[in-house]
Amino acid sequence: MGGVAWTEEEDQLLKKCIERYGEGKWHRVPLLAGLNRCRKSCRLRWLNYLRPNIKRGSFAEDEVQLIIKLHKLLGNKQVLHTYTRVWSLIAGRLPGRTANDVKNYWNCHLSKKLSAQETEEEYQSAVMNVESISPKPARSIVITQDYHVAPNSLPAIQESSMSAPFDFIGVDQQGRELMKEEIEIRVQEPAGGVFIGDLATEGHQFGEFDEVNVLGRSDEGCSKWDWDDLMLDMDLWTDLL
DNA sequence: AACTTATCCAACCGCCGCTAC
DNA sequence: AGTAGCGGCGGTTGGATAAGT
Repeated sequence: MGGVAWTEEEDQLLKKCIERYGEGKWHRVPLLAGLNRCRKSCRLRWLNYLRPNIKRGSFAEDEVQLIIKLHKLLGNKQVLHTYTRVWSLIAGRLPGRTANDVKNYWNCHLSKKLSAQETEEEYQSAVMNVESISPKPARSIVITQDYHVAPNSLPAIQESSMSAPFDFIGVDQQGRELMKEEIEIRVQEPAGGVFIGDLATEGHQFGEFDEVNVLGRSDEGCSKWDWDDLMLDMDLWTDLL
């Protein structure tokens, strides 16, 4: 294992401690339970292994599909600014599954599978491009670096003769097309928050449904992560998928 | 049967945001 | 305003086990 494995005796001590004192106050758990483990180990052991109703075994097909969809939605860390909880959010949609389970499954199975798929698609796409090369270079777009200085202004877009065109993945409020790189940068702007990755491609703007709840904070100072509201938003998101 | 390689997953680590003081 | 302590997270590690040779 990655560290010292928990014994059956330790599990029982931890379980009894949690049943008696409840979850939380993890810094006191090692003392109360009489365990020679740190607070983090105790918490992790409980959440990932000892907690009731934890589902074991392989993931069902519908679970896998949901993981893929939600990861596509949330996978870009910049989408939720710095307050990202991708795996726990996904796990929250999968009853009985822990964030660690989902993360491990993604790392072991899906990331390789999907990257292989993407590589294959890119290869096929490249073959198609080569086969359809015209004598005249394709027109494409170059973004200048201006937007780093002026976050709310649109970058200057120039035509160029580069042979590898960018793909547009969204449009802004004025209906102007945006490229992936630009969207990521604009999402990073604290007050900007105009677009949210893939949602932009679905035609939804970040502010259309409560930006405060999704980000977990606002300019007015929402300082507490409101889980219930987030789950409500997740329901809305799921409906969009 | 013995050895090597690949896969799985529990556990650890470092970092971050929040809260209380 | 600064800071220490805490809970919580994602990324990574490495031992156990399965599969392959």
